[in-house]
Amino acid sequence: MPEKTLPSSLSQTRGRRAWLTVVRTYLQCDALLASRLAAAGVRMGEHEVLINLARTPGMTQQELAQHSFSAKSGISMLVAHMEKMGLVQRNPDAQDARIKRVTLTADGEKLALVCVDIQAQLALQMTSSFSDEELDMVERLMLRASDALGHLNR
Amino acid sequence: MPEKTLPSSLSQTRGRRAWLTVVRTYLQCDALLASRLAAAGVRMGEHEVLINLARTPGMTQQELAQHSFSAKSGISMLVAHMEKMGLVQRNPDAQDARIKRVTLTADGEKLALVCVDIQAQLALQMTSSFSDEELDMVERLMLRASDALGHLNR
DNA sequence: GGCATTTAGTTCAAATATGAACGTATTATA
DNA sequence: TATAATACGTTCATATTTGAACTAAATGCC
Repeated sequence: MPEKTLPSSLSQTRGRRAWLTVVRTYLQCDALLASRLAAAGVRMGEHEVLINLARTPGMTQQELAQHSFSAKSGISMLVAHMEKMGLVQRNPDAQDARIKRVTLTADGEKLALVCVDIQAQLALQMTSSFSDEELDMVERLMLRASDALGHLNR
Repeated sequence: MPEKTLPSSLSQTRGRRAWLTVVRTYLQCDALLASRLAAAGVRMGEHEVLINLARTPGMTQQELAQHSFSAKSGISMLVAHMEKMGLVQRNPDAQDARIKRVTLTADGEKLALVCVDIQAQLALQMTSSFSDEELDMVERLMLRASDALGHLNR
């Protein structure tokens, strides 16, 4: 009996259309963020580290890598560089000698505030026409999508 | 008279929170897409070109660069490579000799269908719990955000 | 305790991506 | 029609990012 194959070539489904809109908006926003950060002398990778450490001081490099979806080798080099620049400090963990806990220096804190502001202002401009209910809706829907992804094998 | 400064350090605004959820979901999805494409022997850049040409045959390299938010130099090299692989063809435009119009070969079409399927299936899995109304909502909200970004100076 | 397995971080070579300079073609303007 | 300005594509040097191999430390298990 012949397998009933999906009409795969007609895949402009609602879900795909919706998601492609998300992708385009994300890329557009990302480009703008990069350009504003560059104007402040900060690169995207540094921004990510600064933002993360501002929220959660003492993160390990592993955690930083996971949160910024980048390779741990990159984080290793990036954080080393940021330490040379005097933005962060790496201290060995008391319990586990493998771990290096990363924290912001005073200069790092200052720059992190700049990053947070740039990010927050961009988000604000982008969503200025959104009601609180719409913002919550976006958050809830994206969390559901994220959960669905998390439950996938591969 | 002292300027009334915004409470910028308390920037965990609703808009920022919502947008960060979008970002995380996007990155998560992107990583999964990359891994599935890799399993099919396709890299992200190639995927982007294939998808675009499947939808709009005869795009110029400039257009491809804009649609995939990457540098035109990269597209130039990538498309040249894909031409060597027999996936695309570059023909000079009849009206404008500067332009090269890119189209898929038969092999390219086949591979593009695979890419479309992978993308569509991922979008489907991610949004399986969404109602049609919710999908439309996502699309409309993201379009509004995108518009807002488009109207920004820099 | 001893040994295999896992984890954090580093290093380095290779893959990717970018920007600036260039050649060529087109369009605008004087 | 000249000539300046703009646009498309290529090249190349230079970031940036990644994955694999490695060291050192911790954990699991016998």
